[in-house]
Amino acid sequence: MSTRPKTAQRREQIMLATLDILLEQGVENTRIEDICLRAGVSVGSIYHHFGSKKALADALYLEALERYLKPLDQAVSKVQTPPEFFKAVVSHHINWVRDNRSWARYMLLIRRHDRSAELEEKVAQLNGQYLKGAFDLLKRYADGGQIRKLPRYLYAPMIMGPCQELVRQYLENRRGSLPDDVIDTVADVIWRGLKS
Amino acid sequence: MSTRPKTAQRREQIMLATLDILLEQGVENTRIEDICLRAGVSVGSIYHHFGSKKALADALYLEALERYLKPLDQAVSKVQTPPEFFKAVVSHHINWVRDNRSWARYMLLIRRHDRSAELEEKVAQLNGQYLKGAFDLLKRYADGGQIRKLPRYLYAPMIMGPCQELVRQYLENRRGSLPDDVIDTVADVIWRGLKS
DNA sequence: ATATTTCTAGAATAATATTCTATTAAACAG
DNA sequence: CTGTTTAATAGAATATTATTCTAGAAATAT
Repeated sequence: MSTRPKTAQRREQIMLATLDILLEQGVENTRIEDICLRAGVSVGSIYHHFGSKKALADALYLEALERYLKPLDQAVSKVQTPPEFFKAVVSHHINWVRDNRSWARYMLLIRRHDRSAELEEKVAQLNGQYLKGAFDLLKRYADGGQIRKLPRYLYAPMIMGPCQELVRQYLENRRGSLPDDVIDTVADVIWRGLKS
Repeated sequence: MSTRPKTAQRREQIMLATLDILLEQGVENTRIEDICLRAGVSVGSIYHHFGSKKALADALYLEALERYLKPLDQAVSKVQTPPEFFKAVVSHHINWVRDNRSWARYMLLIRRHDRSAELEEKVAQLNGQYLKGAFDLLKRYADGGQIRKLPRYLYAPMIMGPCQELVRQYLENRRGSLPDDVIDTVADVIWRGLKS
């Protein structure tokens, strides 16, 4: 990692241009040269900073993931009761997608596309780091009898699954907008499903 | 569409080999030549039948989708009550993924990867055709007060979202297996969440 | 000020998708 | 059957695109 300020700038300049153009044209239809044109940068520079087209796409994914996870962790840390917890998670998810449409669309676009082992590892690391608080809280609720006790691996699907699927529709079918009250509705359905 | 039996055979031979190798190596890392080698077929032949690498990947996706949707529609058509409905859907989803691991993995792999307009249209057509029965049933339940009345676009996320997320974990993290009772658990959580 | 490292540009190369041409096999008409 | 037409195959030729390489410019350190 360089310490030069210009370096970080250049990386960001390239990443943002790439985000834009990948969303416009799709991954397959975007050539390195297209990125150069859009970013106003030479091939050499891109390869110097990222090493390959795929590594660039990966860097973009990690950036998006961290931008999503960091505030989620914060939101969860302020929560007391289970209904508040579900509301906080759903609310963060939906609002984040609304406020970060490009990053969110990119995460969907790229999601399962040939992830390398290195990427997998970094993703797991970030998830572990930022989701620990949420899982601890769920365990406490379950132990305290406030929510149903389920196998640990079922919580994420039951809570995040609906959110994921909803924003997928929103982002893909360009449904005009998500009304604010879906947040309460979704959180409430999840809460009813999981309360003991 | 040719009427020759050999043609269908060849297409299938190419498609199955492609499915295999794409899952093994990922889309980006698989060259047309790799497919030729695996399928025992020449480049010319592949291009004759499919036209491009992307069109081949698309054909594979549509095949998978139809294999998934057809039995789902059948399962739903036999259902009476809401709890039965949720059970039928969850059960089909999870069992189908278990029994069609490769197709399921492929659907995840390729899911959002640069879908062309033509593909989108065919996907929408298939979804409409096979999911109509399920949506009609949900509407009937909602009108009859048996389940909560939600905006139509929320039903799929609340029901399929958890299933999707669960099998995604299963297929990616190669969790050993999904115990049979998760089906009942998941269906029950969904039912509790949605009952009125 | 000079040396060293990082960064940039763009041409050269390598990898890969696609097209083209010739040939072979299958369906069909008489 | 036999000639004719259409579909399918193979593999070489071409085109496209990712990646590497080389030389030099800019930034930083000594």
